[in-house]
Amino acid sequence: MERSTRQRSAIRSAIERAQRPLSPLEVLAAAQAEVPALGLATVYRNLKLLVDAQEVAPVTLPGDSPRYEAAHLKHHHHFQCTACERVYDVHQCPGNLARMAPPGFTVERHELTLYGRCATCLETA
Amino acid sequence: MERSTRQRSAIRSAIERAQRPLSPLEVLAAAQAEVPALGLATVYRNLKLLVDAQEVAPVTLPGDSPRYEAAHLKHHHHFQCTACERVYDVHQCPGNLARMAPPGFTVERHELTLYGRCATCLETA
DNA sequence: ATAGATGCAAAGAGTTTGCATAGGT
DNA sequence: ACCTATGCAAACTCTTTGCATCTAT
Repeated sequence: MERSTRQRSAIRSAIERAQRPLSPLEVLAAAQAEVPALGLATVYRNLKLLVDAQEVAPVTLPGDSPRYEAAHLKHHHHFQCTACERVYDVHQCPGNLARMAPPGFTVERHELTLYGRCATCLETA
Repeated sequence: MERSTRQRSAIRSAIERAQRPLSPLEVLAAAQAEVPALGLATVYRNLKLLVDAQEVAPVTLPGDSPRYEAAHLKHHHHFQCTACERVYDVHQCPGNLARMAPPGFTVERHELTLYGRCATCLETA
């Protein structure tokens, strides 16, 4: 990642602006507002570079392909709407999960995903 | 799912026998011991039917495609060892997670995965 | 001028579907 | 005999890669 290109800036700022993790296609759509000719392969290549550079963090939800968000956010979890499939950040954390592990195990980190309906989908229904 | 076929029995019993969740390819390999000509498409079709019939439950770990296990196990979570990658069941649950969702959202279910070192790997180290 | 970055299209990997046929009832 | 379930292959989706071209340095 040696050069500063219009495409890379557009991808970076699309992720920065988003209030939630974006899928590669969502990144493409958002960044094309700035660079219409942007290709999906470029999005994938830059996501990989930005993750390696720790500017962007991959969000891996159970059974779903990765989404991407800014890496500077502190510890949080995710909520996925079962209707529209969008993913939202959840800033609370149940904490103290270490004691849930079987005896003799140590817990380093955890992932929690809530599933349900988001406010938008509940209003529409 | 109206008929009882050799293929379906082989798939069902492969999952019943396994001590861990199996990927579609692992199901295929295990069931081909019984029905060598079994095709992967039949595995996918039957996994879908068995999940719908609640005989089999999909196990979705973050960043991994679904695996399948017998459905008779009750609500539980998973612990994945970061050293040996094995997955263990965790029978406790933090509960009361609904209040973590943003206002106006409803929570239907949740998935929790703990990551750390299992007792076996800690002893070896 | 050089070589990294891009866009397109083709190639892979995993999953689903169309269709003719086998086989459970 | 009927019609579900199967096997094969093609189609589909998502992601990666090859290659010619563009462009930041």
